[in-house]
Amino acid sequence: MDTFFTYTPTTTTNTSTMNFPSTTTNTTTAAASSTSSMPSSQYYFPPHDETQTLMQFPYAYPLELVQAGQQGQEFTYPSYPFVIGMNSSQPHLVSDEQQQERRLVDAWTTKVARCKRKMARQKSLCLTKDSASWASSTQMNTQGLAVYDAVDADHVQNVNNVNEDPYTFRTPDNKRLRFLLKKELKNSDVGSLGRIVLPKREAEENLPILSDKDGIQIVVQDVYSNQVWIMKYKYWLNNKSRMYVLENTVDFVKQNGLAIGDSITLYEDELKNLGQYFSIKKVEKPVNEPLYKQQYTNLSINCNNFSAPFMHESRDEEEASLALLIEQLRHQEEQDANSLATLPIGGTSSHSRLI
DNA sequence: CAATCCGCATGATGG
DNA sequence: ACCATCATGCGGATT
Repeated sequence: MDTFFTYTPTTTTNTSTMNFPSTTTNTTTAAASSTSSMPSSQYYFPPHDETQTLMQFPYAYPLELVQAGQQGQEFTYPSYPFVIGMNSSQPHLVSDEQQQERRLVDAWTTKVARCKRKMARQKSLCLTKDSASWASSTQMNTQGLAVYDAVDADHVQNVNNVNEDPYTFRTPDNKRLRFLLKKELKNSDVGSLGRIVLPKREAEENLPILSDKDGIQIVVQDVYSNQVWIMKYKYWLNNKSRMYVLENTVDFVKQNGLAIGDSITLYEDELKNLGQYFSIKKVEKPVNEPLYKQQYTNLSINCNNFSAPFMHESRDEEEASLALLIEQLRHQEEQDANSLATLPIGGTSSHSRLI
């Protein structure tokens, strides 16, 4: 088992690369009670794998779960696949306040739930899509982009019961989101053209009805951070039909390191006038590329682009922290290589990381 | 005038 | 064979 570190607030508040949820008031009390007997500061921060950027909100796993599990056992809490003893880098302890925030031990937590979602995902291949319409929303900026695989299963499960609450996806700060559509990115989606073609039927059923070819502007926010992008949702004429596209996606693709095979998913929130969210599901990267190199790629963002108010760290500070981080990652990778070589289990350490 | 953007056309694919 | 979808090509417009 990895060692644990004391959480030091100043080390995280001074960096914009740790975008924690802005609110702590909506924590799930039922979930909290299930872990209330745990000692203070006994949360385990899973390390980041090759597709995880440190800019994203890092989940904490209840230490109780981690210590009770066997090496090689798989967790999902609430959305990060995590295998004991198979992840690299160091865990961290969190403050009491952050513990409270992370006591969201809901259905995502257990392996049972994970298996359930896998089964539902497989069922999705032969199910028709949700007929719930976006049309009830009149606000143009109420949907979010997200890239989150597991929520698809919940979306599909709701197909069987239209009366069921469609807002099944919970963000770390407990916002409730509804799945709208998912797109696996192609070469032309991640190229320099800065546009992403959306699936027509899902777009027409779940996104706002476009009255003209100019389309509408939308603002999307990362489910797990506060980072936002401004895009345009519009259509092109194609024969007698339409092609629906998202435009101004260059920065979105670059900063998230999106590549062919990655996926994005659109969400809306239940209030329909507040939330713009997204997160990312990335495909597995080749293991031969050094970890620190992959993470550096993700962290090399262009700060000249749209910058939200919460991102107040200067570029120099960020680059300095990046350099330090790279060095730490390089050192950690060496350690991991040594420790992984001695693991008794033969499972794979590769996971699709949900950002 | 070159680079980029924009929007339609075209072809591959699958039902 | 026909049709719908969609990835991408490509030419005109704009910067």
